[in-house]
Amino acid sequence: MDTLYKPQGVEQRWQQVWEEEGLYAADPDPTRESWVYCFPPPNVTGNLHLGHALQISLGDMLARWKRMQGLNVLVQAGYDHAGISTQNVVEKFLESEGTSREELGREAFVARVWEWLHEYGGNIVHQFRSMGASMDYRRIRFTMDDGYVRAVTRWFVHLYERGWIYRDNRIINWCPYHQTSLSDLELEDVDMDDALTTIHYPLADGSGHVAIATVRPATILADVAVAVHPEDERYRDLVGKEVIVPVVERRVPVIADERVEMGFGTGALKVTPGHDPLDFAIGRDHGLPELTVIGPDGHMNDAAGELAGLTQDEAAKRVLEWAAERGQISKRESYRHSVPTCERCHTRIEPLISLQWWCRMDELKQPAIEALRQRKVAFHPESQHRFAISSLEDAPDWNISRQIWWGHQLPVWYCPDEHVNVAETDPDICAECGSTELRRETDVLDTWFSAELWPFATLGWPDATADLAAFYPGTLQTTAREIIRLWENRMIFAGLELFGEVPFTDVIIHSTLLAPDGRRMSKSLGTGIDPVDEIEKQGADALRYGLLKMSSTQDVRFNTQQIEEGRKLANKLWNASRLLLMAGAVEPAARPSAVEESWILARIDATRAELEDDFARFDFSHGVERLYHLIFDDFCDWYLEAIKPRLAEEDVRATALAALERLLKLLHPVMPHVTEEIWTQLPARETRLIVAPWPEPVAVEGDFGALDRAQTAARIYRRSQVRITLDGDALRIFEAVVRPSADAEQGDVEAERARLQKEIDRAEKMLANAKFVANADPAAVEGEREKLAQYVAERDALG
RNA sequence: GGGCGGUUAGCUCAGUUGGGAGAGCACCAGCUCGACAAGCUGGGGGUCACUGGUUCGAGCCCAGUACCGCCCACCA
Repeated sequence: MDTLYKPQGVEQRWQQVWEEEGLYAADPDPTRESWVYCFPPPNVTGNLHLGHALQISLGDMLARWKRMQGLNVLVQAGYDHAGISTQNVVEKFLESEGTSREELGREAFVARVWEWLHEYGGNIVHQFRSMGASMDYRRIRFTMDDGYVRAVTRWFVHLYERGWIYRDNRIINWCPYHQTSLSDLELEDVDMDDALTTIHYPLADGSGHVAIATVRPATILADVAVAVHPEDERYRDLVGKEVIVPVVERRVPVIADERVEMGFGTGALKVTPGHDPLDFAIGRDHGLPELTVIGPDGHMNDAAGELAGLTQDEAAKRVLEWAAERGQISKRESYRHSVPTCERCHTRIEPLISLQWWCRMDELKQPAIEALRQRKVAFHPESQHRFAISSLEDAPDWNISRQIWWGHQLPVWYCPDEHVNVAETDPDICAECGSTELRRETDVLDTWFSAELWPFATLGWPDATADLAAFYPGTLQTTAREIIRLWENRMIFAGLELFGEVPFTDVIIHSTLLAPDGRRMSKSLGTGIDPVDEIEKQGADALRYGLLKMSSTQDVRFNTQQIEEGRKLANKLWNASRLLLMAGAVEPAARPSAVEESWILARIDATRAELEDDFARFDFSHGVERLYHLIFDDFCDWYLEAIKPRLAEEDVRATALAALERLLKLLHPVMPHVTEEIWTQLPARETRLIVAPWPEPVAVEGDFGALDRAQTAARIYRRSQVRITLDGDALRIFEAVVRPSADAEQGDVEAERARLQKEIDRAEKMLANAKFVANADPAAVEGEREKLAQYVAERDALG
């Protein structure tokens, strides 16, 4: 009879039972230590992708392990409102309905986003359930919940009162499509072909010209200087003179600044503070005017005079024609370079000067840097810890305002005289002039400004709740490398600023899963793989196993082989339990009566200790590999085969079930469903496995030398054949195997003898090496001596 | 340009203090004995990217080269 473990119905049933019985629930409990894993809140419009699945696999594995160890485990789940991203999704939806954001107006649009979310959003939490994620589903939070809005407001006001939030006209990344500013971290660089044109700027004194290379001729209209490197001898004499900007024929100075790259183009840079970040910085340092000729729509603005209203391409053409007519173009070449684009819509970013809200970072980040240096938070692996520190050190002031409609509106009000009022609740009058005509700031906050409050806003902050007392600070974070600067670092400084404590102690930076062909996984490349497909095909347990196995390196090509391996493991264990249960169920109890029974208990014990070490070091792939070999090789292939002849004995079955019970516990964090399913079928199981205690060591004593020798002998004499020919108890089998049997083939023995002789030669050579004996670790030398003795003994035993 | 990581069996990857090249899958052969749409047992298969160096000894340490990937900065 063929039997295949079918995870589909089983997994769903257990997910439901665990949740309904409240086994995922975490409530404040002063008698137990808390252990908290905040799952990064995914975009509310999203679906589960492999990165999420991987994070669940490792975070939930640790959570289940800690729960079995008796800790009060909270796995916090929820959604992020994901400002621009969500606005995008809903706008596309509106487009398909023949309407648009602009047509609806702000208020109606935001209402539609909420409607849309109620109907289509939130799918991902259902998918979390299908992975067996042991989240406390009662506590699902959304970053736009009423309570969360209060938290964001409180945080903004707090920072403002500290003097760390300010409003300033500075150059920002402007997305002409979304009509909003973006932080540097929301950009994506794309290689593009441009034309690099060299244009002559005549010297005002008529003594010649300066040649300047540009890819954006339209911005010439906003040039306010020409800059050269102070050590560039070609231009040394020109510094301090004036040149005439083409088209607008404005006289501007030649200045020296070491940020100019001597090797690029002609070595002379046209300075356009209004439309380039580097030029902006140079301009501010040299006190230059900031002219703007491009508007928020990406077209030329009124300041562009005759060119107003034109696209940049059209304007560029006109500028080049102007210069060509006067013989001021010396070179035009094609040029491939990377340009920043909006990561959401891939529109080319327009650097513009704009009045925005900023968060000052210098003081805010210092305690976080210090905490990281002291390893109050540890990033794993170590290389990412260094990265986290350096990226905090380098963090510039943060543009936190966005000109979109979906998000947390800034708690800022202006009176007709533009006095700024910042308050937690809507003010009635301007604090400065008493005006009652207040209008609220229309900008919303960067999504990450609210996300950084996640570890405590989910627990009720700003109220002093029992949850907050019990579960803050938390324990674990899992994340992808590129999120460290966006989120983890910010949660750390927010937590330190508000509580004086870091929000978690460990951050696991998980591997990046690549498509099977080694390319980055993405929907647009068609290389995306849906984890839900794998759950349906092979089961959540198999997926968890496979992903943990793949989690060891920084980048790994996703492959279904390792998931298949997990499926086989579940099936194997399922069938092993059937063997024992069909032989007759008895109360599990370790009563070893033969050496292999002591041996398997000792093996499980040893593996248990190694596993704890693996898990504690977040070495998941070795942990699951260990479990695989323990179950397949040791338990099934050796132990169960050995006791088959004695399965009629009650003690034998009781011991085997006791061993199985321990295996189930060890495997449960990795493969929760199949283990719980088998556990339930064992006699007299009153607790669920999910909350069963993690096994204590049993410290089995025994001399397992006979088994080791049997393994060696089995290599020579094909142990399965030996087993078949023998009856009686397993101990006799092993003894029999150790002795060469009559039907052993001479060739096999010779091959083994040759193998041993090679080992002996190697060991003898090393021990004859005086430098080795003198310099090597004494333990290593002694180890070699022991190995030599063992090999010699084995060779001699062959006769 | 800066940072991080990779290059080991046909494939995907292990290899934790330098001291006998490994796993899973795939492939070949035998077995099928009380669970296993399979299972068990055995087997073939590797110049550990390359070049130098340190060492009694290097997949592992050092220097460099090549290729691949990711992150960041950006030379207008």
